[in-house]
Amino acid sequence: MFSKACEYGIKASIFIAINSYKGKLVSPKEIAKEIDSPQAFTAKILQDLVRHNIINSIKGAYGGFEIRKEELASIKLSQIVNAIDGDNIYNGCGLGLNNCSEEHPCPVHEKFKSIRDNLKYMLENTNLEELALDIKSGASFLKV
Amino acid sequence: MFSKACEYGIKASIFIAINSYKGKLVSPKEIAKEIDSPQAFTAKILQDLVRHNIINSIKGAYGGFEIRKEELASIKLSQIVNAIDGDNIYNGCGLGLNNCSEEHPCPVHEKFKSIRDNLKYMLENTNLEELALDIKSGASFLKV
DNA sequence: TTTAATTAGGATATTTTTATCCGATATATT
DNA sequence: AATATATCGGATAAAAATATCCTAATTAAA
Ligand code: FES
Ligand code: FES
Repeated sequence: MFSKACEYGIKASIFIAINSYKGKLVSPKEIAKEIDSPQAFTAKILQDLVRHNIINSIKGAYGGFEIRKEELASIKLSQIVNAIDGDNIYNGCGLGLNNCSEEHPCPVHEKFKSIRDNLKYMLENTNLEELALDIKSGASFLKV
Repeated sequence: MFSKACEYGIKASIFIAINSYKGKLVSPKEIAKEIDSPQAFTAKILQDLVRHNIINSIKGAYGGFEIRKEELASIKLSQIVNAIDGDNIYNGCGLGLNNCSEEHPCPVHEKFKSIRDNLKYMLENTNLEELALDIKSGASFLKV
């Protein structure tokens, strides 16, 4: 479904979100430990998310990654997925035709589109804050 | 969503299905042309589908691939997807946790499961015959 | 101003996926 | 039996995704 990079990116963002609540910066090392991902690879993904203005980095000593508190509720999963994997998963054809359209549908188009639209809707309407709160309360988990 | 191999496998199966209706065997060459895929790679995927008893091969001169007419309506998309990509797409965790479960859910579990279950239901309830008929009638397309 | 801590980013390595090539094997026809 | 035509299957190649390493740049604190 999502690439490894994207899975790490989502989980990392959630972990950063939790800590940003408390005003705490986190490092790639801490993040990789908490989400059970390769550290250097995770660091690359974090850079990517910074470039896409999804997370914020503070360079130098005592630096780290954060998400501005006021943005926590407005950052949607779709932004993270789009930044890392692009929009193919929720806009592209399920069988790889160049374009998904009603005019030139692939064999699964009719059956696939509602699923893909549900996914799109879910990604565009799920924000980091709600996901972070579930982790905080122990209702969900980032690893294992 | 699906791997390239799986996309080719689905499209190839549909094209074989259409021809098996008419009792015609098809070659990897014809298939690759009709579904716009690399021929040798497609041939490997066909072998795989044969091993999984989804399609049938007739070796030697005047041979080719077919699907037994009486099975056309009972072969489900899920069989093809499962043969090539495995069941992760419709059974695995969306964020890559080792297992998807209610007891140890990832942050997107609640929101993801209905989408994944819809996908699973769709794959398990869509058969090759109906997809082939749409191609035959010009209601859907295998390439471009 | 020096030092230590930390992100940025380029280079490289490894693994997986995608793709190609070729000889072996099977088989219907002649 | 010989021949032509296919699939089968192993070896290789190329591209993409995943992962690691090392140095540069930045910056807070001592
Ligand atoms: S054309 Fe394939 S999903 Fe729409
Ligand atoms: S645990 Fe992640 S989708 Fe169920």
